[in-house]
Amino acid sequence: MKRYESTEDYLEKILQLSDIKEEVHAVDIAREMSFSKPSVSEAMGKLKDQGYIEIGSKGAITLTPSGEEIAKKTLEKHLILTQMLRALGVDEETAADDACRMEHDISDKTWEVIKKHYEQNKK
Amino acid sequence: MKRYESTEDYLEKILQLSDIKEEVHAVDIAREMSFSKPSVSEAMGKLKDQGYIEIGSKGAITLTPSGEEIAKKTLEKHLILTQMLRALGVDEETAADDACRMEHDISDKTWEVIKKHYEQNKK
DNA sequence: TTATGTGGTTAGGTTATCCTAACTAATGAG
DNA sequence: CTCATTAGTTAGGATAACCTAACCACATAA
Repeated sequence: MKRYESTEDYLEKILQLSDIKEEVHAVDIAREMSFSKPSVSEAMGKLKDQGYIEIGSKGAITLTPSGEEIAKKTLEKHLILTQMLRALGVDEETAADDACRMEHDISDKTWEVIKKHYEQNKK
Repeated sequence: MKRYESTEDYLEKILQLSDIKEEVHAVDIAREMSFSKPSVSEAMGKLKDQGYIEIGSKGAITLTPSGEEIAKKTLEKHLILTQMLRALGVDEETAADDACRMEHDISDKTWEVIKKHYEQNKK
């Protein structure tokens, strides 16, 4: 089944938040991403149905292994793409914005190649 | 106003078709893009309302200057991105597929930088 | 205890893109 | 002339991802 942009963005954000906060709640995501509470609530329901997250009785959100895998891969793409664009001379903000959109478009096959290339060039 | 992926894809396809065919019709686009006729018909109505195309009395579709500008820019992105991925070692089909998605997400600012970089590396 | 704020859900709505089924209008074959 | 094919439209529907308004359940402060 196809995965959607918003799925990856939400999972990535949950991963980022769980690094800074003890517990991640739907409101935190809504605030961070500038979405309404109901939008996030609905999205979390779907992520849960798909087995990417678990929601505790008090609303604490945690990534399942499959969710974490997607989150990590997406975040990695985001960071590396941003750095690559920065290296080419794109300004910080534009680089991050473009990377955030491009990260969803790159197939695993292509990603492996880009990543290898990036790692070699870093040395 | 924001421009959408589908807009760029349709305009790009119209440009490509007008290079091979005398006249471009909605059915041609439907066949090429594997969309239903009504989908294309509706989309063409919107492109026309937005001033990107004109539709002759017998259904011949032509790009307006503003439509052609977008089409050319999108096609250029598509071709260059594909070649860049190919150069990195990505196979033909994957490169084209990924380029087709990425082409919509790259800002003008970033595009200028990538393009310049590409042109320099070509020499 | 009452009022306030916080986290979350429910109900209903919008927009962009796609779809199928069924229609009209024009054309060309027999 | 009639029938089939082709191009295009109309009507109605689906889905993803957003939204606002209004609600409920708590907890806490005055």
